[in-house]
Amino acid sequence: MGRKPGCSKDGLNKGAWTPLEDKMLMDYLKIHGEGKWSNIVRVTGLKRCGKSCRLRWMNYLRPNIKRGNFSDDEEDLIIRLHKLLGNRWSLIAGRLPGRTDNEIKNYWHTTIAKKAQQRQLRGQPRVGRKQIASGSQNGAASDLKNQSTIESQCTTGMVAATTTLQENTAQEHQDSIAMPKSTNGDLQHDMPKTYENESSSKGSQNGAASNFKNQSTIESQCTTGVVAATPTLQENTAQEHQYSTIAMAQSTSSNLQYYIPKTNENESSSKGLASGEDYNSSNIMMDYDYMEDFSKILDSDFTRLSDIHDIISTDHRSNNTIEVNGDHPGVSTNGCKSRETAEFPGKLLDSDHWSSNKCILADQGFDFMSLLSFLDSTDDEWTADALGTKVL
DNA sequence: AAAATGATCAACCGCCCTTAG
DNA sequence: TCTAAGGGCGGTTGATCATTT
Repeated sequence: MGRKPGCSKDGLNKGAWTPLEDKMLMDYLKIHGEGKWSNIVRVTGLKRCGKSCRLRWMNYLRPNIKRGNFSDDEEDLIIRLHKLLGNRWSLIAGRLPGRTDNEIKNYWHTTIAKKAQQRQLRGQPRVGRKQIASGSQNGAASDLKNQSTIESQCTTGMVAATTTLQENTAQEHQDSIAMPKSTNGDLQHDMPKTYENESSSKGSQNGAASNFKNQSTIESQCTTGVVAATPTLQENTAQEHQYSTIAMAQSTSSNLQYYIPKTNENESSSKGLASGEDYNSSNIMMDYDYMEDFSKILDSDFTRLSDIHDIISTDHRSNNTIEVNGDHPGVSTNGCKSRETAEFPGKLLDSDHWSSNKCILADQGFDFMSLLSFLDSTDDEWTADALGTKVL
């Protein structure tokens, strides 16, 4: 299959964008919206290939793009998500409102990797935390893999996403969140740094960066095998919640749980908290070793996670279930009964396996599905699910 | 003050997947 | 079923700015 080179047409501009080019692109997008990037050249006469236009839009011209330094919370989230997802920058970016994959990628390769390297050279792992020898499960080559100093501690497989939104005004939160996709394009935006706002483009946290008050963390606790999403949403209005990126359902399902296969009970139980260490959920991160299988799951195509459900169901049928919070029902594989009422969203019903039986345990597959949607969905999809605005 | 070096990040490259004809 | 085009993504480059010597 032949493939046309992306942007090799003669006569097309390359390099930094000019204000005029940006204006032409935005004028086009105001009218036509995103997509059909290759039409831009034809319609506007802009001498840029479609790919270049898309990149410019996605990384700089889009509304709500956050500029300025990464906060500690953001950095922490990047590290944790990278541990889970590897170099899947677009996925990681999807969990950081206003940040682009390119920006996160650059940040990783510069700041975080540098810190990791320095820490490794010093040979000083952070107190109370286990240094991880290998980073990403991603097959993609990365010399950062073995430099990862992402802390690891626990032993369980419990991943909790805790969002604490405190004392944010509605406007603050609005600024700090990913807004729903706009089709017609409200193209108000911070000017790109390339040619404007130079004075504020470096160093200081201009604009929305300081508004990142969602102290979103993905925390991990040990020993069970439950992935829990526990939101702490304080003093926020419903409107704020609506766009909260990582915030999980607040009231309807306050403790979402995701069952994951337990590979080796002894192994799992042997990785408890180090003696004498405080158990502080805010300080505990995911156990990378234990999470190996889980990371493989995340490294795979999310739509093929029915395999995982097979494992889970098998465990239940054999009474060898990962049981968390003590309450799990028996499993019937014949249709939907009692608690087996949840359905996967249609996008995960591709496989024959699921199409034959859309019923899953309400407190298993659904919750596991919630993790998938957390990692794979757009912000508005996820928050809609979490808020119960979509029937599941 | 100038050169060398380092850091940052916007943009490009090339591969892959999906979709339409 | 095949092919070409569109679009998305991760890796890499190179220009620019900051810092050090």
